[in-house]
Amino acid sequence: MPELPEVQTIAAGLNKYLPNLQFAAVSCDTPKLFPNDPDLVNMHLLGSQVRQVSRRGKAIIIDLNTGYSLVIHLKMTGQLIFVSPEMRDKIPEQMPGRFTHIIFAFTDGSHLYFNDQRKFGWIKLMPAEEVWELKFLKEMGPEPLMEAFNEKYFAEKLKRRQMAPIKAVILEQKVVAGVGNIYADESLFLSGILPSRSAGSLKPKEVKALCANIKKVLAYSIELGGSSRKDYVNAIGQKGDYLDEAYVYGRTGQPCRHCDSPIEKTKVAGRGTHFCRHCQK
DNA sequence: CACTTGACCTGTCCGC
DNA sequence: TGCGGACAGGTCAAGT
Repeated sequence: MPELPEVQTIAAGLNKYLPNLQFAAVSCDTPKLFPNDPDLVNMHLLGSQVRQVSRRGKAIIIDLNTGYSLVIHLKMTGQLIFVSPEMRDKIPEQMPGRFTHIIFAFTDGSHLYFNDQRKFGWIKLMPAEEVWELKFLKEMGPEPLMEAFNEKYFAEKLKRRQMAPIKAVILEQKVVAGVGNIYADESLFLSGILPSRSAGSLKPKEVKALCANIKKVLAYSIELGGSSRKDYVNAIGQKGDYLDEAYVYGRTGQPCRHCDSPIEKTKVAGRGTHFCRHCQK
């Protein structure tokens, strides 16, 4: 489900509601989604209070006042939905729902639901200082909206990935954090580059444009609250609007917004890939 | 090392 | 209406 703009929206939403709430109980019907030692959970999660909620790439991190943190990855279909007693009659769907697998209860009567249709996601409890030792976080590339992700860095990375399709390279979290299938297609469209082009074939001007357009499309989607294909909702269950504005993603057969040619769909790097043959070379 | 493919799960959608 | 197959926003392990 979620790429950077969606995870950003969820983390920001949670950060509005969770700080200072105290964990009262946790239940889970699918242990692999919450692979934590019950003793650790009792000692460091239950009774603890939330300090803050943040994001790195597509991971969500909830820091606790016990020096422990919850690290969360939603993968394809994960959702995190917060429901307070006052909100309960206003939420779009009944919670817990059909796909709710983990429930956190807080002492004030509110709840945080982890839903995941495909059960790929997970939540790990660990000491805060170990979070950044997690392999995937340690190796993660720069945040695309920060200055560290710039033309020079990007060109340098691409040098080592001459043969791979450019789309495969920007999907790689070690190269740049947070880009997924939707924003890969969108940023390549805005840059006029076919997703199947080898990374090594990009001219300096194209590298520069792609770097800028990754930033642009992610920032714009954050403004619109992210993309909702089917599963994505924010921390209080609302959908995002980016896909109403999308250039190519999910628009197979519809006219290109720039030239009216039909948007085509193929497979690149094993993923469904949308592009305009006329606007992208 | 660079790159590709399959696996993880389950639901939905499309074509016959 | 029913059924099989393809596909789905992410990542990792194992393969070439």
